[in-house]
Amino acid sequence: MNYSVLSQAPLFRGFTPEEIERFLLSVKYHVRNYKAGSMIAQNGEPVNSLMVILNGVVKGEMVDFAGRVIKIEDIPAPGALASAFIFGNKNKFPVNVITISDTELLIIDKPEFLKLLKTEVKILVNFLDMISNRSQFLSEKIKFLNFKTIKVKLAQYILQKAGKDRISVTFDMTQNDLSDYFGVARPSVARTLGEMEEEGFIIAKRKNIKILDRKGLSDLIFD
Amino acid sequence: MNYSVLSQAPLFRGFTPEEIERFLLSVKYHVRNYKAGSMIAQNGEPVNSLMVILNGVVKGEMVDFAGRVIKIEDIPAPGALASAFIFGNKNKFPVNVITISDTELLIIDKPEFLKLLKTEVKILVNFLDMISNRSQFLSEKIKFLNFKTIKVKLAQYILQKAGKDRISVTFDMTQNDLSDYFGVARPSVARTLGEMEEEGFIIAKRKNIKILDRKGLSDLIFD
DNA sequence: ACTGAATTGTAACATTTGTTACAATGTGCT
DNA sequence: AGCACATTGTAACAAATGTTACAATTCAGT
Repeated sequence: MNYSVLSQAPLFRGFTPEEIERFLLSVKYHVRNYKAGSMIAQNGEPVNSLMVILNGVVKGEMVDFAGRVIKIEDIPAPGALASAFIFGNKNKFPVNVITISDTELLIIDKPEFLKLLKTEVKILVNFLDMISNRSQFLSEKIKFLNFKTIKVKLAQYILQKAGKDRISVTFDMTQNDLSDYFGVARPSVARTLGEMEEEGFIIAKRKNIKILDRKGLSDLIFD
Repeated sequence: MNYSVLSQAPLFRGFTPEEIERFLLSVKYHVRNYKAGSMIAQNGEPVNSLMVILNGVVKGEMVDFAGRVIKIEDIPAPGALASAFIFGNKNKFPVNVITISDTELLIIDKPEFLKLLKTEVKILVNFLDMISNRSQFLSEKIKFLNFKTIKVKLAQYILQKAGKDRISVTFDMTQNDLSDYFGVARPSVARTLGEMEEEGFIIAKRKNIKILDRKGLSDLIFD
């Protein structure tokens, strides 16, 4: 077990690998391995353990009734899975969880995890922070998904990626992934990028975006 | 102070009014009153206290850059405000919070609240449940907002309101509120209800919906 | 019952996005 | 270099939703 990885995990923030090792001696847990592309959990399955990614990257995606997919997020090690669904009333996965790369999970069943929370206040506070952050992420996501045309989503995405200074941006997703992320159709992304280029806001060459009119872009968002 | 109201609050679930009174003696708090329609907090304002509604109803709504509004939810007493934003990294209101009726709030500042959480494990677990439920609500909301046409949203809304048996449903919102809730335009709601009537799924007379074809409605959702 | 305001129904038209299909370009491998 | 495959660009058309405007109906208060 790699305790130094765990000391980077939000749940164990502020603890040394030695302390974490001690914690894990006092609770039952197990470790499980998944190949890239396998499904760790399906939408609706019960959540009855804490799962921390020791190694690898997973993604969460929603599937609607017509089979369309929206990627919600990627979670790399040492993040936790479905931490906001261990407590509360509906202990079910809200998404499909699929490994992107080969993945190793630390699994602590709920009763054991509760013991840990009771004995270590600092872990409890860390956990509070984690699920609060989760809500905050979702809240942000709702804002992103709900409002706004594709053009505005792209403008926001580009500006956010560009930060204060950068004049050019490289997408780290394909248009296909982007369209999943936005919950729109792939050609719509391409078309919209084309329009934004025509309108002089950017120059778009595949994944490379050069920002020509930063003010114009933010006006798109704020009008 | 009405301790029996507080004993209904999720945070104090499982405690008697007497116990709650004792807790509140040990922390600093204050109570504040708002008239109906006043804004308790604005999107982006810092969250630095726990706020429990003692009396009244508030709503949270998001405003996009074009000024359009989406109602996120109503919170009646004895719910809590922004509980998922007390901890975590971004302690800011994600929505505007506006009173629907005259409202009375119990306010406990964060450091005092932390003391309370540390001393009473049961309150802490209650709080964990609350913010977990919050995530779960948002997760559901995302599913609702993100996928689906207006017709499917309405079908889902109607069926959910109808439960297992009811053959007729009465909306408790105006079409205008509904359109806010769905994040769509009001005439689109009316049009879609009209279409659903034409297609024989329902009979819609203003707020009164009679379900004619339950299976058809759920097929809409699940196709 | 009357009146003004709110709610609902409806229509015409504009805009956005989806769908499908295919061509063009890039990428990785041998 | 050449080939298979993924990615991107684009176009034509369909579907969904928005926008605006106005009429019909209901509601609340007098």
